[in-house]
Amino acid sequence: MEFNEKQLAIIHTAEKLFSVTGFDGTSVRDIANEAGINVAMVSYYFGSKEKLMEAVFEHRTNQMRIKVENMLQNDQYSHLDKIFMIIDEYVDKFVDRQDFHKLMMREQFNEKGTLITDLIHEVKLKNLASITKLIRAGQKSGNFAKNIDVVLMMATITGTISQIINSQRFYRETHSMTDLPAEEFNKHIRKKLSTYLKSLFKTFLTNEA
Amino acid sequence: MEFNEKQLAIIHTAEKLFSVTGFDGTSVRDIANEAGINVAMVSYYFGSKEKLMEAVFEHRTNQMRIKVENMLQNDQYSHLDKIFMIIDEYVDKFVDRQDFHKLMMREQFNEKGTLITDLIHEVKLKNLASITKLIRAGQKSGNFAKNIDVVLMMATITGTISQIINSQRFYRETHSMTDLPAEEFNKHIRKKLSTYLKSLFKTFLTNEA
Amino acid sequence: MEFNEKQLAIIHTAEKLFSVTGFDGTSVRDIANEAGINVAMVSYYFGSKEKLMEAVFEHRTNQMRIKVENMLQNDQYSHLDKIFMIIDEYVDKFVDRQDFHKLMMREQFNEKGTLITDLIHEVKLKNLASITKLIRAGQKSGNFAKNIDVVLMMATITGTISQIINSQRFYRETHSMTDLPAEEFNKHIRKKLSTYLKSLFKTFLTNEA
Amino acid sequence: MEFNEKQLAIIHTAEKLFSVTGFDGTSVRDIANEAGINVAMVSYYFGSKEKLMEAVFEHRTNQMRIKVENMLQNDQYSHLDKIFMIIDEYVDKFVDRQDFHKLMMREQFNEKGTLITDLIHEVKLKNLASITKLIRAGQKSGNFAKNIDVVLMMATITGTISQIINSQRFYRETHSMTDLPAEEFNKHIRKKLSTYLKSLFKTFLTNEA
DNA sequence: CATGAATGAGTGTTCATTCAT
DNA sequence: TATGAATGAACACTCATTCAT
Repeated sequence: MEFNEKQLAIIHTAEKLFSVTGFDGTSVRDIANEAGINVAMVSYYFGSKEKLMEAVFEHRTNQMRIKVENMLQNDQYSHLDKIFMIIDEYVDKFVDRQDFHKLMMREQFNEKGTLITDLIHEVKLKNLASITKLIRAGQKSGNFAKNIDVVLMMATITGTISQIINSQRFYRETHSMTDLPAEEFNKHIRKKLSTYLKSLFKTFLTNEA
Repeated sequence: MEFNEKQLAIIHTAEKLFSVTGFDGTSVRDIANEAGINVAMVSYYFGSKEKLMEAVFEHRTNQMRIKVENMLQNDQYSHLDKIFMIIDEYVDKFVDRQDFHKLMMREQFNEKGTLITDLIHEVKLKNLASITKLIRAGQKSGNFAKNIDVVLMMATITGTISQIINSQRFYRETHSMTDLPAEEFNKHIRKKLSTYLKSLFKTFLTNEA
Repeated sequence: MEFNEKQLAIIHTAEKLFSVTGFDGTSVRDIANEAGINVAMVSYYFGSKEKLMEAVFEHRTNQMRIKVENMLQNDQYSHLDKIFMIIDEYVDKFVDRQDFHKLMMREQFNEKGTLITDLIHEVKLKNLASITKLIRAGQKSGNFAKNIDVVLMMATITGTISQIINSQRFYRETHSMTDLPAEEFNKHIRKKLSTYLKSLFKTFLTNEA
Repeated sequence: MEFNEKQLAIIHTAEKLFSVTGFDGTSVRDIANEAGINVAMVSYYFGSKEKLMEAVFEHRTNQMRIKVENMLQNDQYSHLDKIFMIIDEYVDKFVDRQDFHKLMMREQFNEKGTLITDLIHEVKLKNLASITKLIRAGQKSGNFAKNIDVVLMMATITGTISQIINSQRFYRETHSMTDLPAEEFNKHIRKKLSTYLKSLFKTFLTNEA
């Protein structure tokens, strides 16, 4: 699906507003005003508000999928290093696209199987498959412990990052970073999360339970 | 604040619907219909939809706070055991009050400081203080590693549980539990999360980083 | 119609609130709160909000009627003096019962023939008859000019007083009396209106047009 | 502020209904039905019911202000003639825009300083200044009596006209004009009020008190 | 005799969407 | 292709009133 410039402007605005005020809390007029376009454009371009939401996800879907294809076959890295690279990729994705990931976390909670939840589901399944493959390889080679539930692992990685990024205020206040500019905070938290998650999983994966 | 039977019925219905469709996505009429009461009752009893939301939180606030007071002074348990007990308490709270915790996770994402976000914030601060105290004690006695960021730990515990419980569908499908009755699933996931998180933090806390 | 103490309390509160915020702008709850009684009491005692309004008018109806019966037969006073006494009575009534008269002026504007407009109409007719009788007598004795429209005269008397009393702010501000206590202002305006209206009608009534 | 045709239709309908049933007594739905438009149009065009009210006043504001600028400098007319012209202007305004002036009289009674009461206040102040200027000139040239309170004069002019026009039923019934068509009644009352008020003030202004 | 609880109808307003141009 | 105008449905909330006690 290709989007023209105006459509992209709408998508980006919607992504931001949806993440801040939620889908129901954001009116089409809000989006139109913020994007500097006519209200009717949303229906005109996307058909409906809901379809716009789907477009937002469609547009960012690639960024949800961790890229491991090349990595997996590269013998240059140890299995643990590859896990670390995956962690970094998750951290980077969340930090770089905070709006979208907040939105995704929110939508993920919706139970009824909408197109969006299906989309999220699908990507998670793919990511799960990639990581599982890697974990199994590590186990086979004796580097990783047995009995690792990769779904739980993924939950920890995304859950931890999401908690920190999306309710950032708590982290900032408890670390005296209330007024730290976004850019500097992002730099800091990227490093912090990366180090923490790696250390967390290093011992977990490599030690016998 | 004491609530009568009818008020509690409204609060429980609201808690459920808010958790499923979100605050903005749930209309007062939805709540009234589901609870079998007149629309006007919400305003009558709580003043407004927002006040009802606050009542939901007020009613469940205790369940957000982990109880560690007695535990901390009990010399019967090791520091690690105490951490394990905290993990179990978090797991139990989330599993027992899934609706409320989903709701809380949702609200936590709202940036603007409403009464509710403040309430959540406050409880998190108290929980943080309790856990920090315990961690520091463990470090002092040489059982725990240094350089532990308790805020990150909390994020991992709540984030992991939240991910699993709130987007349950993914876990169930990947574990062939699609149609498992709620009760049995809860029993299973309680054990699973408890074991996993304990094993995750055991190695992390006790090993040198 | 007799009213008990509680009913009178409601009537007086209603009179005040209706005069300030209008009939539609005043809720039964407002009246109940202000009067310190239960909301249901209004319906209980008066049947409905509208009936309460009627009770307010019923209760004050006597005060709308100018009393001229004795005066007319008293030969001690000149015809003009009697007119002056009528003017003073109007002024006194309006100043003493500002709330009620503001309310009456408001209701008078309603076109559809409610019980209240009928009541006002009736009193005005009686007052008109009394004054007409006096004017005719004055004309017969040669003291008053011919061609006097008594309805216009009444309109001038009540209209002038109403304008001054009911949009008091304008008079006060243009006469540097913004913060003058009500009691002092009433004393002042009573004298002022009395003198003015007498002087206005003296020349008008006695001179040939 | 310019209003398009549809906006004017709404304003005129609102003016009429507000004057008959009052602001609080008129629902936006009433206006929409009467004007043959959708309920949402009121908010769409004016923002709110209250803003619509303001628009009504804004639209008619000019008609509240008596125009005396040119007149005052014209030496062709005597001071009394000029007063007479002012009287005629007030009579004409009230007769021509009965709905609006009834509405204005109603609003004038509201105590709290809304935008509208402020607007009325302001116009009254301007009118007062114009008339005062004229009266003072007449006094200086010896034509008018001293000690004339112009505020009271204005109250008499507007109060008298308002009483007659706004509770028209009383005048019509006492003058056997119950079923006289509006147009003919207006013609009659215009003449009547004009003659009456002129005669009333002629003697009052020119005689020594 | 008095009232707290409850309700259906109605309030002003906002909404996503449609449509003529 | 793009939009201002318009709309019906839904929104949270308030209302006067009723009724069981």
